[in-house]
Amino acid sequence: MAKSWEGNSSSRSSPLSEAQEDYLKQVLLLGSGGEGMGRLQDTTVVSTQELANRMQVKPASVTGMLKKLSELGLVEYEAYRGVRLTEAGYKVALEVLRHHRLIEAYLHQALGYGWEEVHAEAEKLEHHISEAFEQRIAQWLGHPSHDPHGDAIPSASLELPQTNANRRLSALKTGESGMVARVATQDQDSLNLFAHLGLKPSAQVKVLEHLPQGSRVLIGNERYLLPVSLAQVLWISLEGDQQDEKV
Amino acid sequence: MAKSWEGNSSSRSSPLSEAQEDYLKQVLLLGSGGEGMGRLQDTTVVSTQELANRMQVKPASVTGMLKKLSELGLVEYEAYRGVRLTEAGYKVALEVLRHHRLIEAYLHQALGYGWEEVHAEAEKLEHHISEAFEQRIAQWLGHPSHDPHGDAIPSASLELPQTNANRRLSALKTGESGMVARVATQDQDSLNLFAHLGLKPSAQVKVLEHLPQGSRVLIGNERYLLPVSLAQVLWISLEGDQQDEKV
DNA sequence: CAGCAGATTTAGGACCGACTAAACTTCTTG
DNA sequence: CAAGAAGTTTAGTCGGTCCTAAATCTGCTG
Repeated sequence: MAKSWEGNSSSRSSPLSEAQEDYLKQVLLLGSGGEGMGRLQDTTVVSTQELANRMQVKPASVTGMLKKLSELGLVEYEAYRGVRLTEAGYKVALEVLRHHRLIEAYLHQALGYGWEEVHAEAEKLEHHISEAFEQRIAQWLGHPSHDPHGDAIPSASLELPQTNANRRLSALKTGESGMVARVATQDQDSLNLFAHLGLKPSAQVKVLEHLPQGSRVLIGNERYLLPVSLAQVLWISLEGDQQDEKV
Repeated sequence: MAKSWEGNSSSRSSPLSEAQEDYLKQVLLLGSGGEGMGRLQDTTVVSTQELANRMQVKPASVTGMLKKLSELGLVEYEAYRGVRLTEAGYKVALEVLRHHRLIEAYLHQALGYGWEEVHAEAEKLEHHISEAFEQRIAQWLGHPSHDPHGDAIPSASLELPQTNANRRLSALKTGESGMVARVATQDQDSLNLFAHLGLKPSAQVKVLEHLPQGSRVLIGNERYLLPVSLAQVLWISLEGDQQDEKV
């Protein structure tokens, strides 16, 4: 009976609280998925401060939660040195992420939400749906690989689909053009702005020039100056930069 | 500045907690809507004990919550004498009920849940959806007046549609038959059983005889003995007992 | 390598909603 | 109308998640 109850990753006795799930999700997002995306299996350590900013909470609160999560075996936490997900914690985080992104996709496709509106609603619902609900909407959607923002949706078995390696708009060279692959911000006002400009996944853009304040871009027939902070969260897949895995 | 911030019923400053909403809903359900249904505007007082049973909580916990709700002006509470919703509390309760029943209807019609499965999922979701979500699913459903159990859904303006006055199966006379109008239990096992027998809203039934242990009924070509406890939660609208308001 | 700024943790509370145990009402009934 | 019994409230705890204020650590700079 003294076999292996420690790494009993799957059969969590008491379900995690909403707050706990949120912390784990943010550790995942900040740790790796955060900006670079794609290949995870985190090695990156996340700081108390980063977490505090994301969670809109004081650093002291983060410390407390990290201790608890550490006791639960969901994170590796070393005082003053930051935190990292364990295998078990990684699974939980991916599960939450799957819920979030499936819900976003569902709200958009089944209920007609604008792609920029879905985030807030999904944020609330992600912790309250059953596995049955997850399965039904996944099926209704045809098991999509990406949500309306272009973020990869972990599969039912919690694998993250390979995302086309692409570049931030701010990193494109002058004259380069491509397709918006991902809009990586959760800020509602930024999303509204992108939506207004038609800068959603699959939209075409061309970089006209880079300036200190931002990048001048061409969308359709309109030209805009996109501030750096916005240009950085727009991931572009380049023309003829087909990374298709099997062709 | 000393105007009227007290009965500020609508613009609740801090949103109510999930628990608070649940208590209000249960006061409504037990107080009137509970069994009789229909005409509400409660006069009925609900006891601490009843609430404790429904909420799966100890009576002492109920007392504590009732005090809080009373301070918030959502219930009238008098120690040892029970509790009743105020106008403001009634509104909140109806709003929660509307969410619950719309969600049930949506899960059933849009996502293919069995009518007996929807309750549990709705119970969790009802507190976490936005008004936008409510509106979208109500619209998708075509603003239904009843949920899959036959319970009336409060309208957007929180009016409860008039329900056909009908009788419990246990109160039918021998030989009478009619249509199941409402299956008024939240017990999952009972629901499963009803679902298995095809005893869902709109199903036809005939009472063959009443016995001490229950009622013998005819459903399709099958005969069953329905225990009293089950026969009591089945509301039947009688043949030729058309109460249609306008015809 | 001392000292300092910034990041982090500790200590001590607050609030919520549950619990137990004990005290208190109210109702019923001889 | 005086018990009891049943129902209810009070008092004191607890775990969860947040907070502020005050220590403490880390890493950099001069």
